[in-house]
Amino acid sequence: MAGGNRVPGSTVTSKVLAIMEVFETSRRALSLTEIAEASGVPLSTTHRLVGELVEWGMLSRGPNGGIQLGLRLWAIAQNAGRQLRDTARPFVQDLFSLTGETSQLAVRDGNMALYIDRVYGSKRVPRASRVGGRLPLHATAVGKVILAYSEGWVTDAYLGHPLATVTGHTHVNPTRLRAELARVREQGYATTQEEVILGSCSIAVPVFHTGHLGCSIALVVSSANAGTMTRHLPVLKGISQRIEAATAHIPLETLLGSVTGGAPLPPTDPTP
Amino acid sequence: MAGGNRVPGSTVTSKVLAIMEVFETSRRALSLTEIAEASGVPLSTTHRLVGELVEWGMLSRGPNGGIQLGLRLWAIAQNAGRQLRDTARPFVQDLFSLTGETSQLAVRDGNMALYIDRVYGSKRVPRASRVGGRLPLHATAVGKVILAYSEGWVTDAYLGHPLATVTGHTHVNPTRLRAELARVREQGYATTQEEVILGSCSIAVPVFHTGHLGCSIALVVSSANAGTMTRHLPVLKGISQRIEAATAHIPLETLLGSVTGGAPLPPTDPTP
DNA sequence: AACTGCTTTCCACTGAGTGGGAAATATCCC
DNA sequence: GGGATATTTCCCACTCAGTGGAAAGCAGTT
Repeated sequence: MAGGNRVPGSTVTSKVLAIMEVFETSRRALSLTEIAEASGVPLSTTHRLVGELVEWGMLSRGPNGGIQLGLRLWAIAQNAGRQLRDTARPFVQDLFSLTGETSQLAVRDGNMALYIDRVYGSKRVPRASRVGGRLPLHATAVGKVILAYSEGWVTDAYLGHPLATVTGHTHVNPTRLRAELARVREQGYATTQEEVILGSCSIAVPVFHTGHLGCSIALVVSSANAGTMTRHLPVLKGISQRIEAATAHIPLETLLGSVTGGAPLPPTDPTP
Repeated sequence: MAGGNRVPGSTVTSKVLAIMEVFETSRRALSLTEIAEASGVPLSTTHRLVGELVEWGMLSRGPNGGIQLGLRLWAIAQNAGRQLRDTARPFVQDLFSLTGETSQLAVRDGNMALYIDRVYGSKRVPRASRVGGRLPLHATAVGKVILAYSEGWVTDAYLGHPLATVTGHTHVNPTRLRAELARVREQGYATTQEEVILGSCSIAVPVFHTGHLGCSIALVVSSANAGTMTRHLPVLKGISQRIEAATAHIPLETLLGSVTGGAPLPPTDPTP
């Protein structure tokens, strides 16, 4: 019936990517209709494209017809950013073994902290971050470290935008945050207390790479033990140095798949 | 000049997927020309498609112009098969903490063992598997467990095909392998001794789910300690039961993104 | 049986995709 | 520096793959 009612400017690839993009936010399996709606791709087109993606393994159909990300995608994606993950992993593991607390490693991705690795045991601590997840820089300990040690223009640009409130405890006053960042540089570590999720606190130190900030490692502890968090500082510092040594010989850009620290603050509005 | 010299039957999506497929095997960053050659997509088309994929973050350009998988892809893909990974992770971690040996969890993916998770320290053991990687079922301890406890027709189909020799120690005789699998069922565990890589041995036990095999967990130890491997059996069994308990309430198909055990042995030739 | 929500199929029209060729750019070697 | 080589980027006329509204199919629910 209707033929080329296509909207000019849209490529097939862009539609495929729009479909993939839907799964960036949504956890659970989605119906075809939901995907079509969320991606803005017409239903029949979605149907065809999803069909191809499922056949290949990029997506997969669950038992109830729901559509999820496919295992093949996952398996392939493990090759992205392997250098840093594989190199740092044993040390993050060590950090966990020595402290018994949830240990994580994050880098800056735009104006977010991207969690690259995370080692934790069965102890239940309220967890906000997950591997592959992002959180606002100013609300997390790793983020504060990243902001504190980034080049001035990055920090300035970040503080120029309004800062989102995650919990009631999030520090959102730019002036006070700037003072806090100065203190972070002085002390060499950053902390958060229930700023991203109630019940858990965090302490982070920087990991340098050829003189600049490379990434940040942190411990997450339950609020009950927040008072004694700083006793882990020597271990954190030690592990940080071990990671520095292990990554020193690797060119910065090769560590991750992409130049994570590249784009300072993408034009997208940072405030939710 | 030349216009629609397109080969019929090829969709844009299939080309995009062909490009992604290239990165399934290759570790290092690739040049545009290499991608075009490996994927069979004409150079100029590759150029355009890769451009779009890079812009979105599916791929990324390294400092030397080399093209790799992008971090955004990695981050999104972390949502695939989360249920099993997230549920089992603390237990695999426990397994490592209790034994000090590399601990892994694998499922069957077609005729391969797909490694879902892996916890290890700084101790250096020759490693063949990696998270997201696949190895032949008959050469690995997890694979033998999977074969031993799978439904008969799966095992039969697998043994019907010629078995690849990975190292000189790989057991490739179907009759003897069948006997070995019977022994695995009897004893409740499987071992390999340098069958997949020299210098490392492995011991695995099954993890059941609603009466059937769900996945398999294993320890990898250096060949020097192979003799005393079985002393870890009680821990392995214990952790296995903990994982069983933790996953029991989750529908099997939901555990992973895709119905991993679904396709028995895809038509593809299993022998390299 | 009628209603609701979602998936799948159909099909005529057309502009997005195509890919060989060539120009621009980077890399290497003498 | 200069000439040969490899790689990336741009160009553009041709046409078929892609399109998407409409309608049929299917499974629950009332």
